[in-house]
Amino acid sequence: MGRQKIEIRRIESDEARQVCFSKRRAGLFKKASELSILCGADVAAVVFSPAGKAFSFGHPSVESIVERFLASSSSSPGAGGAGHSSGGDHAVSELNRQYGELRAQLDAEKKRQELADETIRKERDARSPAMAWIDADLSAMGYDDLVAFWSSLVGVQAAVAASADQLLRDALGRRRGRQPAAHLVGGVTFDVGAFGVGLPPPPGFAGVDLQGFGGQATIIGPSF
Amino acid sequence: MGRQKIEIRRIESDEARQVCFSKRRAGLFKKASELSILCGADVAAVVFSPAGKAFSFGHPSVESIVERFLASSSSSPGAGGAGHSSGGDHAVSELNRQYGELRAQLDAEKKRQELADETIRKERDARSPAMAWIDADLSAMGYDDLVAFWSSLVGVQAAVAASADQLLRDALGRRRGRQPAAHLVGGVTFDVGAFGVGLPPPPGFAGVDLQGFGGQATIIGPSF
DNA sequence: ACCTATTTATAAGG
DNA sequence: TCCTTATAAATAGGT
Repeated sequence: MGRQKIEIRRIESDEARQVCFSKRRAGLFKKASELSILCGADVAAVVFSPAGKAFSFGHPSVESIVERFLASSSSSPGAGGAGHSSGGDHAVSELNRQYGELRAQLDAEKKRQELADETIRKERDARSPAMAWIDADLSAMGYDDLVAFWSSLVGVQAAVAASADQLLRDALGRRRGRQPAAHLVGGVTFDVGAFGVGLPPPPGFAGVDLQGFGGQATIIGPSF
Repeated sequence: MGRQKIEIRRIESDEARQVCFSKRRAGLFKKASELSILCGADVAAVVFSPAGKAFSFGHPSVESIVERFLASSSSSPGAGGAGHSSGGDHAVSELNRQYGELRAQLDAEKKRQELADETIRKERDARSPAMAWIDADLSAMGYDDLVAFWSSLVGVQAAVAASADQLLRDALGRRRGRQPAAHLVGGVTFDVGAFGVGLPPPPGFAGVDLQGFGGQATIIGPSF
């Protein structure tokens, strides 16, 4: 809950751990207090710092809660628990262990889920522009769209041509400082170098004013 | 922490109080758990519902914490709460209930996870051929790849040209049975009708034997 | 210890 | 009780 999300795992830095302990201990006690007041529940919370110092909150008092808890747990244990092991008990601690284990697993699953969702989201985004016109149904395109599509293809070809040409020249030994290599970037832009390969329009396009491509050619699809 | 700010005072509505109790009890235990994990602290929290039902969280166990607390309480600074009370018990069944709940949740998560993975897989597959060359790094392509790419572009342009031409002719009233409309399908194949638009190769491509396109033009990308 | 950008926890409402 | 949404709180990092 802060500038950056953190995993719920032991904080390695001694200092950070200490700071976090202080903050969260206060937060825990505040939550406990609010619960007791808002719902009229009896609540007790006891915390031992890593150094062994004890802190507690109790409503009406830790002792009274503990007493009641111990009395009722004699015939039927309490609920939830977390991971570790240590001093203790038996049947209940085992249940607690399993509970904590499950909780951990659940957290892990959720994390994986988040990653998966994130991946899907990104995948969708990446797919967006380029796929849009690759998947585009030409039969559904209007004339203007087709013209735009056409010109974008000219741009792509220019890039390919430039790249191939460069490759040829390099191969022939006449290397003249290879340009920053043409390639596609996020927004689907080609670096076509200095080439302005003007391809003649097909039959029906005679006279159409195609977008020109010289230095930077940005592909403009039908409708995105 | 919600739609509206609330005062920290006893909630009058029985139902609202019960709902709040459930939510905040869960929240408290989660906080306790995080504190224990993040800071390696030993934490215990015991809550008695207004009805007297007991709930608890303990790391490593409520008992061990209580024992330590009582033993050191003689000199440790216990923080106090306000005033309320209640009475009763119940427990193991609660733990079991929570356990089962968690397991159910875990199963649900796993199912969701599977769905997500499935989605990603499909997304990847769909993306495969077309995206492959759209995303292709021209600078990384070899000459042969570029040639293939070039020819595939010629095919695309042919399709676009055909489609546009058809549209023009239709618009001019000379409709002669619109062909099954050119469009891209899964495998990235164009139905270019009867057009064999041969675009002249760019500079460096003079003499290269480009793949011909007549009826069915299948786009062949660099390496998929 | 104090400051915020963010992440969480939740109050309401169905 | 569970889900969703709009907000209030808690708090991670930094100063």
